[in-house]
Amino acid sequence: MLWILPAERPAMPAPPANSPGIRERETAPKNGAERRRAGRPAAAVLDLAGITAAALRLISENGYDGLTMAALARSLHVAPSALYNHVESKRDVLLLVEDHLTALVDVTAFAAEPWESAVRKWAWSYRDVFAEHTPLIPVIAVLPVTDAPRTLAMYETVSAGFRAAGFPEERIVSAIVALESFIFGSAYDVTAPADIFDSGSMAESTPSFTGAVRSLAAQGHGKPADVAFSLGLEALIGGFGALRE
Amino acid sequence: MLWILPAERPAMPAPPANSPGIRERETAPKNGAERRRAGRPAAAVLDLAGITAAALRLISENGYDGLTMAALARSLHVAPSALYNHVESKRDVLLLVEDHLTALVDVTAFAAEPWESAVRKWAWSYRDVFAEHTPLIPVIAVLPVTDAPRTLAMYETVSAGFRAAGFPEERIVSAIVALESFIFGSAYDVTAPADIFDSGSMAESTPSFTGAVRSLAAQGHGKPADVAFSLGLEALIGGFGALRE
DNA sequence: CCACTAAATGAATGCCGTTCATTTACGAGA
DNA sequence: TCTCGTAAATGAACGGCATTCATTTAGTGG
Repeated sequence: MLWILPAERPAMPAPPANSPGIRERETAPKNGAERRRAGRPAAAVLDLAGITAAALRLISENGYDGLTMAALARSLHVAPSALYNHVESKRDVLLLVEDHLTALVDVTAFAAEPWESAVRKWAWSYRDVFAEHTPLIPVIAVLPVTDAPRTLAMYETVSAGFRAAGFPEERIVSAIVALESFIFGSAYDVTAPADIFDSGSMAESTPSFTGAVRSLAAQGHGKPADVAFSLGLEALIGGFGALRE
Repeated sequence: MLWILPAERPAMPAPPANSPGIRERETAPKNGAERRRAGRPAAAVLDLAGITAAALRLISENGYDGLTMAALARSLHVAPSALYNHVESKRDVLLLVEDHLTALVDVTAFAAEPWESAVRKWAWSYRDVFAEHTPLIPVIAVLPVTDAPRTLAMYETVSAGFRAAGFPEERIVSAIVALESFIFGSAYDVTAPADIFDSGSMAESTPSFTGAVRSLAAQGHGKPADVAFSLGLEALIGGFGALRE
């Protein structure tokens, strides 16, 4: 199981490869790649914050295909099995990343703006964050909130905003879930190739759809994914707004 | 040793190739599981329809974890490499499955019912089909329609329905995309565990959210995923309906 | 009749996540 | 101060995965 992050433990950032002076290595391998010998090191090399940061760096460099336990270990100058002293499985690493990313979602508007614009800002921010991290979506979808304290914190802020806006209590969760579902699906949509709707050789047998695609392209303000997201989001905001008392 | 080969071998693990049993085969080749010798068989063993059917059977029995190229080959009584004469990669297998499933989505209402109820039926059907197949969603999201003729056919029917209902042409694709995004996200939601919103020990620090969860549970009509889907879908239908001319 | 291609086998590849025995260091209790 | 339990590292596995390749065999067009 994933251990909840301790409040930023002193963190001892990666100890400089060779601590100055105190003890010189006898066989001092002066080349950059000093090999650590087996056994517990004097100062811990790994912690959850470091693992999370390294995972995020790998993902930004090579995408989620680049995030393997071996690559993660290599980037931390550690044997792969060492990771398992801090994490139970690769899924735990994904959870760490997810927790980090959720904290990037902007919920500040709920404290300062009317409900409609607060929801709008939150939703766009949420979509933008996870459009870059769609492989996490299947993980989030099945993730009990207990395991994700920062996600839970986001829900608290959002649901408080809904409540303050006069939303009937028994519909708050459903409305948030519906919005989230739309956001996750739309995040995938952002990653779709530009020509996804090119019906190619079948254009003649699909006149209605092909015409609609061409008409959208002709209008063509903004990326199609953004236009669709805006259209759906405004419909949801409008529909949900009517539920307020 | 008693050695009975199951005629159709349901889920029984195959005997290891190096077991002594293999030697006995020479003296007893008469039972059902005849081993095919190398080289092209007189009649082709594999085709795309058979591969698709076998993949669907594996998925229904063991989920998507059970769908491996090795398992697929085994269920078709074929060596794994034989599959690659018909399919370029495992992704192709998933595409075959996706194409098959899309044909199961019910679009008939667009021919017979008013726009609102047609969209409603289509959306529920679409969600239900893919709720059982969420691992396909990342594949669909990036899939050019050219590669999925039946998906394209579905789009044609749906867009024709929107057009006939008076939808402005340049918004048809965006509306469908928005609905689809909501549907895919909601399909994930169906698979979530029942206690996903149990905030556990953090309940006291999240009063608004915890209260909303409890209130939903108290009302408790139908599954939460269905309630949220209905709420969002009706909002989208209402909002989009206003666009009609 | 022969060359070519299609469709099978079977062996091998490299990568993946994960496990396990082992080594070493730290810290608490006797 | 010794000692013992626990934490954190190494390094060598393991089985499973998708995929590739050489090989064998059967049908087909020229």
